[in-house]
Amino acid sequence: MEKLLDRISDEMRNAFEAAGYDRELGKVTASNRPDLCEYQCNGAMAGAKQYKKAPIVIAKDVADKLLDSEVFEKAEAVAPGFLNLTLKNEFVGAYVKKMRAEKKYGLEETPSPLKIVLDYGGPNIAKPLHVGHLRSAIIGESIKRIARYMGHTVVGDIHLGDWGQPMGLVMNELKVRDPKLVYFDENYTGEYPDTPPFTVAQLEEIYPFASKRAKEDEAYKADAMACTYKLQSGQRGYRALWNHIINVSVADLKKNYEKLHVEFDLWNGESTVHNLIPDMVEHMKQGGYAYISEGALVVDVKEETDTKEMPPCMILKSDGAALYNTTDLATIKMRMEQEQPDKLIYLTDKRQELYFEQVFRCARKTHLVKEDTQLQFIGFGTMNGKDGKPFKTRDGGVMRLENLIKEINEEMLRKITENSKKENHEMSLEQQCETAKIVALSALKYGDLSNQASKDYIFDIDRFTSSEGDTGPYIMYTIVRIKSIIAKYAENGGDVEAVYSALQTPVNDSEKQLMMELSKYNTSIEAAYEETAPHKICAYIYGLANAFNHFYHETKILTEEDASKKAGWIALLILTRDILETAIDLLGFEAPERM
RNA sequence: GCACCCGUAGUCUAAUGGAUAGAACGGAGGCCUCCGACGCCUUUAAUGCAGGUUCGAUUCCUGUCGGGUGCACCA
Repeated sequence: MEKLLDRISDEMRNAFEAAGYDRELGKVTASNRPDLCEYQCNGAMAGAKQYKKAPIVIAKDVADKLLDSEVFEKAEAVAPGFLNLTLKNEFVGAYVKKMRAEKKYGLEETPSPLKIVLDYGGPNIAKPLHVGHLRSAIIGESIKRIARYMGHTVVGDIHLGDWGQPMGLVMNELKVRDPKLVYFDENYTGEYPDTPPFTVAQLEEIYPFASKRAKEDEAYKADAMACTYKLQSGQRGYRALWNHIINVSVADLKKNYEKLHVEFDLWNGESTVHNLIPDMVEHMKQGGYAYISEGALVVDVKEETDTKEMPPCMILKSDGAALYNTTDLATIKMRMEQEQPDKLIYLTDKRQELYFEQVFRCARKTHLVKEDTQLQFIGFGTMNGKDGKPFKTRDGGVMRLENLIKEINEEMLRKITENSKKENHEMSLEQQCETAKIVALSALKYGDLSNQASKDYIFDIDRFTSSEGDTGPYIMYTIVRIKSIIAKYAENGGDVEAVYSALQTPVNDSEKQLMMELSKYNTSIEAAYEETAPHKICAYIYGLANAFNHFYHETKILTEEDASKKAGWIALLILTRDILETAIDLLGFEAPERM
């Protein structure tokens, strides 16, 4: 379905042409001044030079051609040369009615669907998730959903940190604590036990402990490195133990990501590609790309146009060991072979931007990817506390994600309980808890996603859980309110299904405003995809929620005596609800029935 | 030291080169005999500084000040 803006731009272009000007000048944009008009066109000013005429003269010429327009109620030339546009009610009503009939409310899926691999999440095995992992999960999930909705095929890969030094540290500490474990007996040839010799809680305690000790104790560190080596070189017992670590840790990670409604298609990690590394390194040497510099194997990725420093991309450390770059490059190789993607997207902290630039250039130079494979890095900013510094717990430690979620759930429950007493929407305690979880997730995700991903933002639990202002709970409240009205309509014998076709020409201004917000749906979602900017969806639904609440206050819906008018409004409410719920699904959360 | 990113009301945040810079919170003041007041309405207040390009700059360029980040064997 043609976008509203394109439709009215067409109308405007025709008018420019009819008045004897270049039709390309007729581009219409949303109004910057809603108090003056609904849409605007600045083409007259852009064309002033070309036609050596005052902009206002051109604008007037064009406006004259629009007197009988079926689209514009009013097209007014205003100094210095703006065309202020007001749409016809019939036109807006018809557009919205057509949206209702379309599968995705008028959004066109992409004409050229891509296969995309999205790398996000990036947790480390044996380390608890902390707030640093939150943004990657939330933003990545949303980007994935938006791209899919646009018609692309997206494979989300969590890319676990499961192969490096931390593994050796954990295994070594397990060995120190219980050297008799069968995994460490190199002469053992039997089957290893099915049950792991530790719990998640123990695992999470062991890693920081071992990490700390390794920094103080050289011999201990050397033992840990030896463990890493034994694992990577394939010793049975170490592999078996490592499998336990992975299984226990992944089960726990899945549980936590589930709470966030974050779902990965692939649970690959660094370990998945370790056996691809030798061949890849050989390829880089054979191709003449890699050379030894200061003892390490590197590939130059500097380009002449660089204004910034671009250190070479390191492939192997001087001791011959693999590093982050190595596994990332090998992962690219694997993804190209297994998924044949058109595009690879990496979502990490923005501090890794230079690093990924190196990796991308290296991948291109060494032909790990095809010429036309797109490589995109999306860097997100830090989540800060109220003091503007990276988010910490009260005593200054790293906040575990689990605890953060617990805190926000509790705060939300407190607010809901309070309100349940005040209003007549009483719920059982169990219902309140369930609702609190749903609304808390919206608070958390909306609070994050409503900011531009690349910027740092302040995590403020009080603000995010408040239903006042531009927040998740406000959106939730609006949806719940709509649902409540629709339910009452049905209770009083209204046929909610039959009402779909009842959408009408708007009869008052706030109804028209609401419809115009609705009609921006396809444009907004598409822009959010093009710019990988979930915050644009937040801005859209916030505007829509506002338009609805405004409409609601001006219009007595259920007491309306004219049945067809009432049905038209209910149909409008249903469409608003559907669009809001579709949009929040793209952000990765959902609305409750009541709150 | 070099490079990159960011400076918008008291706070938080938006704006493909377009009008009087848009919201939110906070402050001030209104609206429930009426569909959910977790709402709505009114009001208050901002582009770090100095130049330049342009008919027109928060946006592009230069300089400057402030903040953040990065600069090969960590990930």
